[in-house]
Amino acid sequence: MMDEQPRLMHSHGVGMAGHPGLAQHMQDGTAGTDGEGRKQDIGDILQQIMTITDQSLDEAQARKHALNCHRMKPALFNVLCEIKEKTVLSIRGAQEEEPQDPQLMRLDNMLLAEGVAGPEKGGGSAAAAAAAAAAGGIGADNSAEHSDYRAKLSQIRQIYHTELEKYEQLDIVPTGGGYGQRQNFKKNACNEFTTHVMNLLREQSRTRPISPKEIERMVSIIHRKFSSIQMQLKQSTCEAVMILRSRFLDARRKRRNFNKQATEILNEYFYSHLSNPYPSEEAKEELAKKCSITVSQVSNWFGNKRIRYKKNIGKFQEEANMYAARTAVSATSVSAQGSQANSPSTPNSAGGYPSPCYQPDRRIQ
DNA sequence: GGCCATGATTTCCT
DNA sequence: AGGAAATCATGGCC
Repeated sequence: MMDEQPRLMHSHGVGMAGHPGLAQHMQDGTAGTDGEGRKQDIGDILQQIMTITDQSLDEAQARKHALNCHRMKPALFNVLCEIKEKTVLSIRGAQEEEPQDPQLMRLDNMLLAEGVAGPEKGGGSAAAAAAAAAAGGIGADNSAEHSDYRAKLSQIRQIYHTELEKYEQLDIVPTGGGYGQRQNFKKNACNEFTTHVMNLLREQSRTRPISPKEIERMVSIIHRKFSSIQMQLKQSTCEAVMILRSRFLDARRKRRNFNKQATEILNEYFYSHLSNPYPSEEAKEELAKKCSITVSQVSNWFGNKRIRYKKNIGKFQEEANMYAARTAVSATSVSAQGSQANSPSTPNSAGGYPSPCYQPDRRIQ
């Protein structure tokens, strides 16, 4: 962006010797006598301008000063103004407002949904939990992996915010003659750079014509540039979140056996409800609580258990008998429990495995 | 390293 | 929406 200026100088500057306006200016001075000398002067000046960037800083400074004091400077300045006026029109055309980028909105929405953008911690992690739950259907209450996920997410969040702040642009409008509220600017890369460029342009405006409008334009160019940096930041943050998320999902896929106690509780329920091993939502919740696992894990377990039991009843016979005996014992100790039509006492009985009570009702054919 | 048990996921069905 | 069945992927044992 910054190289636009020199380029502008270049393309117009080279042709300048032949510029009609320049010729006119050249004749404005003393009658044609030393026209040759002036041409020479102009050539010198242009040459000097063109090569000023090759100089060391001090040299360039000195040369700038010299040029400023050159007798042809006002003329040159006028020419520059003229050229400016002509080109500015074409520049205007290219300056239409770009519509709010839908891509950017998408990124913003996603970051918001993931709890990276938006309000502080509380809302953030809640959103994260919601997102995770939505992604996996797992209760939000779960365990080490989940908190690990949240920790990583908040790390991303923090980095995102510190980075974002650097490139954030508070609306700095160069008011009137000055850009006075400098002390109010948040100190960040964008604003510092903007201020720097504005100062530079102001200073340059002594040598070449720069309207406030142009400074504004430059500022908006810079802002656009910084916006695109922000966009990149948002994009890579999104990517990071996605990666984290998929890792989290993978981690969840890693199976860990339930502890013995949980398995016993589940088996106990299963075999004592063999006739209808479909715990209600409430029963699932209770089991989940007792086993300190989630409701969907309970559902998974019963799903797996039913199908595997059905597939190979023989294999589970021993297990069935064991739990049946157990519940039988507890049932007798409570005595007055026979009320239920078909659960606790019946399952085991005499060796018959399809467990008399496991009626193939429901969907099990 | 193969093998089975087992929790999780996917697909299809009702 | 919830379940059956198939499938995936890992834990853990030999």
